[in-house]
Amino acid sequence: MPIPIPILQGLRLFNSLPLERLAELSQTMSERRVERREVVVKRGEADGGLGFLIQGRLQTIDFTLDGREVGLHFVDERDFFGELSIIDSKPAAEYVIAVTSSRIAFLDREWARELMFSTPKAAEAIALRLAERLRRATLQRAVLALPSSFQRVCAQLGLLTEQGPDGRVVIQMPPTHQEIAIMVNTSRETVTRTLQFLQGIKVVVRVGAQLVVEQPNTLKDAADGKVAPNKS
Amino acid sequence: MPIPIPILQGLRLFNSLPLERLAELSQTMSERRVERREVVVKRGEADGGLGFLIQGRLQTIDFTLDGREVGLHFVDERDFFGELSIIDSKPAAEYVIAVTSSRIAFLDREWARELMFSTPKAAEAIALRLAERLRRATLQRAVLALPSSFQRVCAQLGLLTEQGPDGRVVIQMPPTHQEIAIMVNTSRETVTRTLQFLQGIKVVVRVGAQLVVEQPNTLKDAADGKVAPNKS
DNA sequence: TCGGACATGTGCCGTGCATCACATCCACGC
DNA sequence: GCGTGGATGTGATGCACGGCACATGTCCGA
Repeated sequence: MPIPIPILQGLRLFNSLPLERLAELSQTMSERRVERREVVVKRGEADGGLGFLIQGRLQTIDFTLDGREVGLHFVDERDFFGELSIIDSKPAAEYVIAVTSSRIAFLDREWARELMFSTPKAAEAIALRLAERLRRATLQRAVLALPSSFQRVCAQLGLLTEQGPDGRVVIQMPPTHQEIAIMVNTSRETVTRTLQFLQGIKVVVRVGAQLVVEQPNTLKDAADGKVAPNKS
Repeated sequence: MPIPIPILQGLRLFNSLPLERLAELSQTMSERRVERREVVVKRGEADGGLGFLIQGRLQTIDFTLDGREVGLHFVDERDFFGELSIIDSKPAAEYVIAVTSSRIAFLDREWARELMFSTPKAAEAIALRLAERLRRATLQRAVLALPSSFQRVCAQLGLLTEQGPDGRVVIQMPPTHQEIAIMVNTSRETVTRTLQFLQGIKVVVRVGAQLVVEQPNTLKDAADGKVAPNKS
């Protein structure tokens, strides 16, 4: 069954399209529901379409030669994924898995190509999007270069924060320790210990389902190595 | 002084442009020579143009919060750099430095934007290029996740290889140990020791200015942890 | 209300490798 | 030739943290 048009309108890539175009596209798409941990896209898969996350949260991951899991980035609601294969017609470079049960939709590659490259405006939007991902990748790379695991975890937390409207610095839907661990090349245990320390000195505080960063500056100092857990 | 048109024709981005267009662009560009270690683009710099490497070799690098150098990627001859700022009009995300003395040229941002987005074909080429960089970044990320420094160095060597026409697997213009070290988050000494080991068992051999990989499969096994330097 | 699966917390142990400190070695200019 | 700066090679040392083992906590569905 087609995706309701109001839902399509909420998605990044569609919000400036004329209504009749949406109606057309809506007919070709259908919704799929996935459970937590379910694999949405496998690496190496060819001719998958362009994916849209209607609700929930996904994570792209990869594996090293020796089977270690690597966290790449999160796909948040209303965002799309799988652009790379559409653009260069090569197999998927990453796995996409669901971190919460999610609702997703796919658009055929031909339709997607047309959508992305038929107008200069759309093409520019796509380029913008890719540029943003590259910039994030660079930031992430700098985090990985930090010498101690403790610093990397702190820096990663910094990247995950969002500025709330009330000025509070917050991490919505905090990832599990394991999920953080694979993003910063460390062990789950070290993440646990680091968070333990940060909560001990009230730099971060759990409030229900979200993690509030009470002292963003101290967090930055910790990432910089200026604050470290003394043996005490 | 303008860049000679034959040189422009050799550059990736220009090789399909009509002659009169090249002539036009040629007038707006001029060459600059840089020495080894010279900084070509600083991070944070706004409104730099689109750069082209006519001859030599560049490397993009970044620094962590605590001042550690991070190797991002190499720019090889005939390639361009600095696209990101052109696309999203944000300051440069990385430093670009010369690893050998090089000849480069810049194209104004307005001209570059027009070049990149005036035709759907060009826009698609740009998207392709960005996609390629993202894929490389993902590969690089997987290398960084390998547990031991030794494995990371081997894996990085694998990424640096090119297939010669005679079937030999070769690394042209091998980077210095230091340059490799900052790409794989390790110390220069560890790179030295790893190469020492690999040369000892004849997996790689220095031949003049290039590094020949005699046993690509063994190198892969080493990256995978299946071959390691025993204490002996 | 209970149980089971998964997330989190914590101690301990061994070691890989960053770091320091030097000793060559090489390329290049003069 | 000779000198200088950078690249490379190598040993010794200390400690951070990955890995294991296990305890506790928490969420959710039946």
